[in-house]
Amino acid sequence: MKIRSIKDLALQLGISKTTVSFVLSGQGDLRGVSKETQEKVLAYARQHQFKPSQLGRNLSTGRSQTMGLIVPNLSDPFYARIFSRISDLFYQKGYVVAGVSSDESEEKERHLIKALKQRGVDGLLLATCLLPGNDWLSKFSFGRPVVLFDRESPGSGLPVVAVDNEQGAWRLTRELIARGHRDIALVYVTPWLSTIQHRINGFRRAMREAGLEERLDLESHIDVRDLRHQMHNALMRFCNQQRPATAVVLLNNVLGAEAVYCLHRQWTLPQKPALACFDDIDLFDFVHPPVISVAQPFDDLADACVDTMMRLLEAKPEAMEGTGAVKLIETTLKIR
Amino acid sequence: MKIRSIKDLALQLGISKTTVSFVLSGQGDLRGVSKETQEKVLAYARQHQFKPSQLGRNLSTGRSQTMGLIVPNLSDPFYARIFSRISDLFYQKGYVVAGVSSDESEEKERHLIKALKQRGVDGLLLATCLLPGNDWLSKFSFGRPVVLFDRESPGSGLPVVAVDNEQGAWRLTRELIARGHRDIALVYVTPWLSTIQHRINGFRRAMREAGLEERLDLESHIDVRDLRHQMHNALMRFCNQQRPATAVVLLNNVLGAEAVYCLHRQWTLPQKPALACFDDIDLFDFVHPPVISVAQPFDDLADACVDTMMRLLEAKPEAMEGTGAVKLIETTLKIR
DNA sequence: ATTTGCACCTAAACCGGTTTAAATGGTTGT
DNA sequence: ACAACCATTTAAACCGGTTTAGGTGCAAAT
Repeated sequence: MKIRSIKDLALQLGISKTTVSFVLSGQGDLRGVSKETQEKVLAYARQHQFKPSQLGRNLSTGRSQTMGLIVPNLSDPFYARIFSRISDLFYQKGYVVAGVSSDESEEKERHLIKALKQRGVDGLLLATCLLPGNDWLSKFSFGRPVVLFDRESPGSGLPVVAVDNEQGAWRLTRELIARGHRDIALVYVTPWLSTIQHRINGFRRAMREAGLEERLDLESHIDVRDLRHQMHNALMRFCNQQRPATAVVLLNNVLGAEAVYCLHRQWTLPQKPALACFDDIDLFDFVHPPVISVAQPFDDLADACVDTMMRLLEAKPEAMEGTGAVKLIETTLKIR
Repeated sequence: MKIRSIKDLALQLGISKTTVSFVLSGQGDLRGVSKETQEKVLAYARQHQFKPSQLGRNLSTGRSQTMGLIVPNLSDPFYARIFSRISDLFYQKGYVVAGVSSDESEEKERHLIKALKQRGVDGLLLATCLLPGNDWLSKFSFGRPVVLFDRESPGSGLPVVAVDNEQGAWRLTRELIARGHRDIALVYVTPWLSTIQHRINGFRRAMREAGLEERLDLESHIDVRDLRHQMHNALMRFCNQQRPATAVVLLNNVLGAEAVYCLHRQWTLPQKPALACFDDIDLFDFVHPPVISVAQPFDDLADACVDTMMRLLEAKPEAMEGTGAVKLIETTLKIR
């Protein structure tokens, strides 16, 4: 006879469903089931390769041993790495990660959050792409621990694990200044993201602290959809000022790669500016002169996420102190 | 009063649980619930933001609207892209993907397969890292449709969606031959993977068809764990033969990147061999002379996976014909 | 001989849905 | 007036676990 449920097993062994459940859920000793009975149950289960259905368990315990994870873009190696690490860590703790990409769509993100809630995930790790003005998240009650990572959502009151973007950009800029650069240009995208905002702030602080004036003619906000074209224009513009830029700060890996590409393949001017990039990618190993970069600590970030989540899971629902706190992870300056 | 279940809702509305269930599961018309009642239920549910628990539904229907997806390595952009696409497509069909990386560990893969089965996923998409000799997979009965992709598992009898690796490598090699290369070297890793095997076969066929002899002194099997070092040695060896290699075929993106790196940064010999790589990566945009490559059709592969899975899901369990078939997706030769 | 205590086991309720089989009540046909 | 029929609704069983509250039976204590 095929064993499909705990009931089947109990029937075959001539004992009660309850006892079998106790044993199979690891509460055997706790509930005072005799060693003998426990062994009998375990042996029979093993022999028939029977594993209790997680679905039944989900329903009665209200927990699913599944973690929700939403990233804005899985094709971005940054998020891919984080995803990979987070899901590995949870795997080690007996969770399976239900991970999805919102593809930078607010609507999709909302839909996914609802879908994951409905599926009863035990918690949600979220790198949100909701715009700052959007308070949907603060109103929506997930009913389970939620940890934001990478990107903050001001006013949501949720705990956040993020890279210290401000300090990273500050370090990067300071390094350029230390090398004698005075005319430093800045290129950024999606300035509504908290990450980018902080990086911009870090850049400005470094400039200010060095007594360098802010020059709007050396700043460019680029639209990713027209990346190639706009990057080229921006770089050309920077170099055609009366006091041309001698260095350019790129605020993420996409911009960094594109700038390298642009200088490498399409560049016509004799003088190439130095590049400094927030994010470190393999590509930088291949180009001259070397790109200065700050590397985001993928693994530390992932570890902190998992750590924070586990803490919330173990905490009593009422003892959610520490909620809303921002945990910052340090970057490392990388000089080639 | 907070509405937590269908029962609560029914109670409030003074109608039966059954009727509410019919309406909320979209069977209202089918089961002949009056328009009036349907509207009443829907309005009330909307007003209280009530969505029936997926967990309860899972248990009673035996389906979870969740797809299992296992890839060997999420940090590999190839798998990251596929993952992203597959999960997007399923999202559009109302599924959530529970996706995990086996990190090239057979043990972890087995564990994950079991874990996903226990969680009652409706199907499994699997890029297996089980070694060919390993028949665990064929013995294990998942109980739900399983579709292998990218990597085959001979003898498993499971349907496979894969890139036409043989043809891709053949094209790549033929292109080199057409350009006049006669002394073509080959570098590969993990030759136990079906993908690599096919690529090796494709390479050899192209050589044979061109009447070129196989030269074992121009072949190298590299261990990824010692990539940098071994790649350098291999390339040096190829170029130090009495008839040195004028071109090198690299059988995947990792090898391609490393070869580029090696020639670019550490190369001391005057003559650089041409490179041809199976897999196309952005890096190739940056190097001279251009790398010839075949691009893997990420999206087509993902589409075919989802398509195959949906077919299996809709098929009657007994009508699983077509099982074990291999669907091949064509590569595109990319010349820069 | 009754009580107490302990070790071990179990009936039944519960989690939140779906589904089967049957009931309800009103209209129509004869 | 009665059966047949239809549209609509529902009680109860079921999915596969967990958990509560209580039952055994046996030995030691009173």
